[in-house]
Amino acid sequence: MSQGSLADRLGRYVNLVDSEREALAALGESERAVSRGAMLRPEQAAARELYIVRSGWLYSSLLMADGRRQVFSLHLPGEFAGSAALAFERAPFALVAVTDAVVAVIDKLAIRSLFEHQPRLAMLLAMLGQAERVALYDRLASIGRTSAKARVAALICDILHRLRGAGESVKDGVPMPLTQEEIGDATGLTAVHVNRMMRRLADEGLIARTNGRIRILDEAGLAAIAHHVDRFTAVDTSWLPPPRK
Amino acid sequence: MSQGSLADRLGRYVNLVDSEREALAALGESERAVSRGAMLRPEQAAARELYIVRSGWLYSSLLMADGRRQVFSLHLPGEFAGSAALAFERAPFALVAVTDAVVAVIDKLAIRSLFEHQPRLAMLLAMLGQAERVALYDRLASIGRTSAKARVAALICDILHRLRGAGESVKDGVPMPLTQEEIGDATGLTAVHVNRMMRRLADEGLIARTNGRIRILDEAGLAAIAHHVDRFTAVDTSWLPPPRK
DNA sequence: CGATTTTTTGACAGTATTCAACGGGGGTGG
DNA sequence: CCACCCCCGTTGAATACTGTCAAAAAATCG
Repeated sequence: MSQGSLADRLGRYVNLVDSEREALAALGESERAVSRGAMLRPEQAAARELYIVRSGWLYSSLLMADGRRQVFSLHLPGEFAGSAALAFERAPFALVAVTDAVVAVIDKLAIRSLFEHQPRLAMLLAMLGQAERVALYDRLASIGRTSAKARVAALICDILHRLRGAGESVKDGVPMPLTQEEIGDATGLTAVHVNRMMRRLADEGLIARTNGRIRILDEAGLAAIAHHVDRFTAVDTSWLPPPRK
Repeated sequence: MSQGSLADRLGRYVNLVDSEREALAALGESERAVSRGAMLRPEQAAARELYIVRSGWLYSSLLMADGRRQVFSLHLPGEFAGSAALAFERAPFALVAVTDAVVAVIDKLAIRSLFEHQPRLAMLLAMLGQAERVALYDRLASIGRTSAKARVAALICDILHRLRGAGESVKDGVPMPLTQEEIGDATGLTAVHVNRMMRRLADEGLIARTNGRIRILDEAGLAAIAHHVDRFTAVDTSWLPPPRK
């Protein structure tokens, strides 16, 4: 079982039985490297596969007709990317590498075989998809209903929680490889205004910025400004069907 | 097969075989009526079931700490509502009836049995979940990256397309049971500003408003203002596994 | 080290919100 | 049946917030 495989990803939520491990091992994942700024998959590209991030960061985004761009979600190490491929023939958005990155490539047909032979894993996959949707709801509420300062704070809080949840040390802050322009695309702001808001968060003693990292000086204060709701996001795996032997 | 059942919903995408029909019929859906303004399921309520709208409109929303509200999605007749229940023990948002409504109630355990015995239907369900996620992406881009006028126009376009897709006649316009305050909650605007934008759309000859309905006078113009992308949203059912007999 | 990108700052314009007031319509209770 | 009231829609004026434009400093890349 290689690091950052589908087995890893699913094994984080349930204890896999041998037959499930074998089924996952048989899927034949491959690996692909993407360099910073490159597109792993452009919008409208054929969507025959989905990905799990092994290292580096990616984001999914859409370029609008007037040249504006919206970044939908960040994909940090250990997370899925491009799972909308499951439903569509062509990718509805682009996948771009924030930093040099490596992803595990999973063929859609492999997912189909999981649905056919491993109902427990298939259902877990469906659940994770729903969980991602709920995360989007929080983004929507942040962008639709809070101030610029709150949105920037919320993005930082989100990254902090996800890295911590993945077991990464955030003692000396979180990395911030996104440019302020990209942060703007993710929060629905202009790069200039992102700059002002970050400066203000720093002036108010909530964060400190040092070459490519953000140290969180007052996590509670930052969460309050962000209107961050620490919803109980753990997916409920208690009622999954039994594993198939 | 009652109107607006799960079999109806799934049958819109694939031709169900007999065994699948039987399996769906055995799920034992019940029905529930909700009156205008009532909550079908409050935030944090136990999430043991999901719904299909039979008649009327619902929306899912979240109330923030400062009293502001964000409406995430409308649920029109024939659509799912509350499917996030699949992943969580408690509802991450509230389900509220816009008009008097009737929903089909589907127990989560029924969904589990689909995953165990009807892999094709389970996978279709997962696909529909992904499709809803992509619809959210478009909402996010609209709210994050377009003007107030565009957002209101986009909401109207969205409703128009969905009703038309459901086979409803939109010749003399679409119903608009949402208050301007609710439209604001859905678009991230204040009720006052929604009013101004609707007035402007009317003044510019794009729409006409008559007691509870909106007639679309210039659909192409409205779509242009909304930055509406008529993405090819049809889910790709071509590679689903074969039905289980 | 030179070129390019990113960050930073200021001044100004434009957009959306807030506050306030008024009219209309539908439902409720007398 | 009518009066009342509350909610909703509408409008104006003042304010606050965010975007735009421009330019320079700092950082990064090759």
